[in-house]
Amino acid sequence: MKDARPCSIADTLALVGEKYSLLVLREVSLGARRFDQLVRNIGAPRDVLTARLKRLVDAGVLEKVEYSDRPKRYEYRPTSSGLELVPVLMTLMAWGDRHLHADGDRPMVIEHICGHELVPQIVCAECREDVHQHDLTAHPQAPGWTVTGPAVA
Amino acid sequence: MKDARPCSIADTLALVGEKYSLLVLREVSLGARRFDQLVRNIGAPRDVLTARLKRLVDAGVLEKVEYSDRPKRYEYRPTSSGLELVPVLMTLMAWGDRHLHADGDRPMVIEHICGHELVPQIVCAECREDVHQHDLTAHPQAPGWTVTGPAVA
DNA sequence: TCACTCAGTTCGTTTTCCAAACCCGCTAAG
DNA sequence: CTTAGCGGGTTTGGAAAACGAACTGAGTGA
Repeated sequence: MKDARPCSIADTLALVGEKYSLLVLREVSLGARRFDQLVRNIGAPRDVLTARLKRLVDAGVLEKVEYSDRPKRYEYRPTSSGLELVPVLMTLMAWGDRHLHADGDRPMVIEHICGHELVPQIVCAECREDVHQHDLTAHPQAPGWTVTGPAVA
Repeated sequence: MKDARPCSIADTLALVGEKYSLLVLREVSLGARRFDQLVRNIGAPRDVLTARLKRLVDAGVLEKVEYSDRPKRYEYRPTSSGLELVPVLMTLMAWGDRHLHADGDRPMVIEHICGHELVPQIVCAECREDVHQHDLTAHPQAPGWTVTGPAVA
């Protein structure tokens, strides 16, 4: 990881790319916010989960909220920046549904308020057209980026 | 990870969620496809990279293509299913740009064919409306899912 | 012959992960 | 008052993964 290219993808993954971190986000987004629930639903070792939660709280992606003193008890909630990671979860889920559950046995379906099952689609916020890889051009802004081949895709 | 909930997010992460895997996909999508380029641009240990490449090839996300016999040399290219992970990279990048480079010093800018900088936005493929967390409802299809709190978000 | 490239492999060490056991403050039951 | 249980962790000791540096091996070019 040293000497790597400067990159927001790498930076984001350095924060939430460790094992279990995004699953923690899945759980807290779905409403499971207590330590023992997280352990059960994710299946992570308790000490590892402790480390991940601390990191996510330090990064401002989660907040630790006391829901009872005597005994002191805490739960973890997504902050607004944490909720902004939900699109990452949706695109990961869509890919898994398409390529790992092609038989249609999807473990979970998300319904959009419009009444349809959510199939997340990425569009350009400006022109609202669907984004296809070959419509993209990469413009490095920092040194270390000598793009060799074609643009994105 | 044992006893965890069935979930396409977890399944996808099991495949491409290890350290460096998504960065490999970034590189091959941008055109850096040779082993030494990947080592340099990603900054990964060579043996780890070897393992990741093997896993991604086995999963059908990359393909290993001979670009020279004598000496035998290979490069790695994204398959169509690999390219379908680009939206994941875009959403990760957008989050990092927003939250980790709020000062505007983005390491890289992607230009959409419409002429604007790409700001990826997720919409419902059906109704084309922007997706907001509170417009989503989770419908577990498999056992192991007793959603406790509110829907997604 | 010597130096160099590329695509890995091997080595010995450090880090991280893991499951199970334990701890602590507290409540509720017997 | 003793014991059982819950929630939210910490501790422990061993197994696995990551790490950087060195090395290999086929081939090129000077």
